[in-house]
Amino acid sequence: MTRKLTLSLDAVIVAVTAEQPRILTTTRSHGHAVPALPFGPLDTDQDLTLELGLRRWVTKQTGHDLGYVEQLYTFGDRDRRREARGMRLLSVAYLGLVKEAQPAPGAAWLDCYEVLPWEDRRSGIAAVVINTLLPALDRWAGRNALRRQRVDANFGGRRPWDPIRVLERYELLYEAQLVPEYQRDRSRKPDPKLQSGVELAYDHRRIAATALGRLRGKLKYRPVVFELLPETFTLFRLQRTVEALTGMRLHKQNFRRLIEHGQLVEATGTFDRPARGRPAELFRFRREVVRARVY
Amino acid sequence: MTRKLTLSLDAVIVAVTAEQPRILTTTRSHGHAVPALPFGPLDTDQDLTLELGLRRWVTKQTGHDLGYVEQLYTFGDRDRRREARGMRLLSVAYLGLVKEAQPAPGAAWLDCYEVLPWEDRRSGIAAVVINTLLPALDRWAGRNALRRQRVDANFGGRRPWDPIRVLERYELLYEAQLVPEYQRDRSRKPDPKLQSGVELAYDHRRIAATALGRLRGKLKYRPVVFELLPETFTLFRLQRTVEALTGMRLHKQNFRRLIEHGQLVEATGTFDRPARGRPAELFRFRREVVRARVY
DNA sequence: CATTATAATGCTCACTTGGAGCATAAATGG
DNA sequence: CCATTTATGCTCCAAGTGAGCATTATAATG
Repeated sequence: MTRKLTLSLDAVIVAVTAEQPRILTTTRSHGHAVPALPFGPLDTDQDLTLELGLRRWVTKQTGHDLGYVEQLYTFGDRDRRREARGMRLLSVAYLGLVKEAQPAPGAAWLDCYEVLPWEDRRSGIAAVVINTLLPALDRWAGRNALRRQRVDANFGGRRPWDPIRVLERYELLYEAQLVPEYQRDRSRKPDPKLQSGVELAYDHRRIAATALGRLRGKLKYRPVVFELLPETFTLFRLQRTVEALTGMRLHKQNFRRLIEHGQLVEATGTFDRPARGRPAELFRFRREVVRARVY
Repeated sequence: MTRKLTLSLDAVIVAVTAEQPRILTTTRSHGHAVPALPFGPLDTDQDLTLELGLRRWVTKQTGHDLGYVEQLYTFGDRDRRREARGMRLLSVAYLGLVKEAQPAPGAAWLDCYEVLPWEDRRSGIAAVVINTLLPALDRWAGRNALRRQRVDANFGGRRPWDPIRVLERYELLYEAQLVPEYQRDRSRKPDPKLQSGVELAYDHRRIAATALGRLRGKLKYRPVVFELLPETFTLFRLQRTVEALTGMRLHKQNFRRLIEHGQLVEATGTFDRPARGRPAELFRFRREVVRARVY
């Protein structure tokens, strides 16, 4: 007899507040101490498409209306932890972007870089990388040339840091047993000294890594940042938002050059009211231009 | 009562023979006259992962061992055509690359550019585009500025041809009712004068378009071409294979420059035996280099 | 009113990348 | 030797990218 198939739609809902990318997590609806990504079922009768199903339950459960939505990946590994007997669970993960980080009942915004601390390089390489991860990776690699190269390609200083490779870095840390998930997946106790970053339930940290990597990749060739910003914004805020997502600082003048060249924004004539300093002009995203260009 | 969920693993299996990219299709196992992509079920008891499930039934049904495999997309729209009453069908589509286009029992290799003729620009813009598609798209756009821009961005000469946007182009043609699927999805008769390209069953042409776009994108930053080539090959054959996939001609000297710079191949010292002309040296893919770099 | 913090802006420079062209060498069959 | 085919070497140009220097604009603060 074959197991019954069940489907869950997992959502990585991202917002950027106070120059920090955040993801929506929930601590309800499952018996674990660690936070989990929100997920919901597909209504096989009502939901015409998977995306509509996702939008439906996200709106219902969190009160957020998703703007940009993108399918990430479908996870279907047989997995004792989440599956009941006689059941096979399939998760279709989605990335969703929302404009504001309003609090949601039963849910909480969690800083991306608490989950994946090694991904934030805006103020240099994080302390945890230098003090904990790099030495541990070095020990793990030992004399194994292949391992050394992998560490070097993902975390090393030889090749330039690639913000896209979020998932590769997470998987390397997983293999090197530097995230508690490795031991948890094997029903063992993790070494508390070596673990870094906030743990998520199930394989949700992996999904979050997939999401961040995809989002960083998209930024380069599709104007998705604007989904995370209010109607009007200063160019500097735009830059800070991009920096928050890529985890890297950008050269201001070059960023402006890029924006002007792309012709994606237009000045509104109104100005910001900062606490001090020169007021910055507010800009608006020219949605019409993109519609014609992208579709 | 909710519908029962069923899962099918759809495979776009690509090979390149005689400088033509081909996909594996089958005419068995469904009652339609048009060819379909091969698909198989997930064994919810045995298959540990979706990818292993795919590899299992592809090997069993077609005799091909898949080399490179990549998940493409999960399709879950409610769809009367493929679904029986009380059932909801989910398709997880995969891209698989194989080295040789050996004949398989019950299956046939179909030229990619018979399915998506507008995607081959190796000998200039295809006749069907100039004679049929562009005039029809022009009529469809009419005075609608948004439509005009979309046509221009995808097929027009203003912006340079982007080989990646296979799916966008297919979807534009679908909306413009220039592929028979549009009418078929609405149980109407298509206009035979306007249709171009070989039709596939269900939404399989859309899946094929997704696959080709993804493959073209991957080519640029991952050495996946080698999965389609024999153990040793001439640099010119390598170039021809890339050209076949991207649908564009490449500058020979620049291509060599790129290959040498990447250090992905090494000379074997043996040479090709061509019918006439200077023999070309055979090269080998340096798999070790990539392993360390990519993972 | 000068100072200071903040942001916007103009400009240069070096370097890399990618596209395109010109020319030549090598090898082989006829 | 010639035609054919492939391999190679080299140059040029345009566009893009990363980084730095200097200056101006604006408003709050003392």
